[in-house]
Amino acid sequence: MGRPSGGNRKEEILEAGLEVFAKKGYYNTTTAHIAEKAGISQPYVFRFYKTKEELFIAALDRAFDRILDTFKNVDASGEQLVEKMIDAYDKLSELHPNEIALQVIGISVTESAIRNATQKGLSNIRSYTLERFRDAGIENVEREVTTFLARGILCNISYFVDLPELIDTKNK
Amino acid sequence: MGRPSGGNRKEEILEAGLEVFAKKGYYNTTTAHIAEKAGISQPYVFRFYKTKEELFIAALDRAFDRILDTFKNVDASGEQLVEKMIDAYDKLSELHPNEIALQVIGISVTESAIRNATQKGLSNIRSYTLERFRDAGIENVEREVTTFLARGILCNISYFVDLPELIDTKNK
DNA sequence: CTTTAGTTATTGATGAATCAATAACTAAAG
DNA sequence: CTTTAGTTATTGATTCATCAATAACTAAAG
Repeated sequence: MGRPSGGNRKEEILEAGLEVFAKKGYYNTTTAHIAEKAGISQPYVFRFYKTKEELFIAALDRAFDRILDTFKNVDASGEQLVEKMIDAYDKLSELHPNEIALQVIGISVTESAIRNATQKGLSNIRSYTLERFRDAGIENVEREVTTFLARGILCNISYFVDLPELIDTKNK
Repeated sequence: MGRPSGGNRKEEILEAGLEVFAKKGYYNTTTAHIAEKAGISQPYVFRFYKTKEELFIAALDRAFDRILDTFKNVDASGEQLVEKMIDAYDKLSELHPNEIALQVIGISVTESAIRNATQKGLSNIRSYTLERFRDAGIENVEREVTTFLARGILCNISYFVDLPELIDTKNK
């Protein structure tokens, strides 16, 4: 046919991929599923992303980038920092649940390029958090950062596997 | 051909499955890989486990059962409980790393029977931990249990994605 | 304006590979 | 011979990825 597009096809595909990957996981998502969600044909996906893997990594990068940006936009110091960061993450999770799911999925994908992206993403988040906690003068930084990240990831998992009992109730 | 076995084939297959699944993940593991590891032919696997999924669930159940057993064998009260439980888990992780990996893998497998097994496994661990913490008279139980589980899972992830920097160094 | 040449957007068809699962068979033990 | 333990051969389904064809648009030429 012709050119019904108009918008940014590449972006549309990324968005579609994000949705489908988040729901079905990496391996159970076919390029046909993504194409369908994006309203295009399956082979056309490959005009924009050389491989399914490349598309997944693009989506995963977006997820990690947004977390980092969210933390960077937290403007608080000292005592309030941790609380504000948790609030920011909670808001992000509500606004972009698919990106949260993608993080969880990335962890157990064994393809090496994806593994690398996951390592880099997690590593960056830890580094940045450590820096902020340190600057805020928090005691016992390393341990506090680990606990902070651990609780965050457990939240993601609790959401992804649909097991809300996994986290304590009065945690907003 | 004949009957080279002698031992418990079903158990051997489970063990082989545990190893291969832990290393390659659920979807990248083929029944041929498992068969090879177990030293038998690919179709023979199906004599003992109706489906690949059934075999994975058997392996996953074993992993969760062992964690629960490990915690049940922790004999400590009050102040020492948490410390002892962490020690026990550390030991378990060293002794059965494949089972730790399997836990992580189970989380992002979307097949519903596997999802159910994962939910049940995590849920049981939380319930039991909660009970123990409560009996030990720990303050703010819910929150402490969440943190305990969160840190444990982050350890698993850190091991599985090979990113040791993810956890604080002087932990163990 | 209106051809015409060229480009961009998109699809249908399909190849090659992989895999779980089944069926049919064989050989040893008792 | 018949049960047990195991194999080889095979299949049907799926899926990523390629490619040739085509529809729709743009811009230059007359």
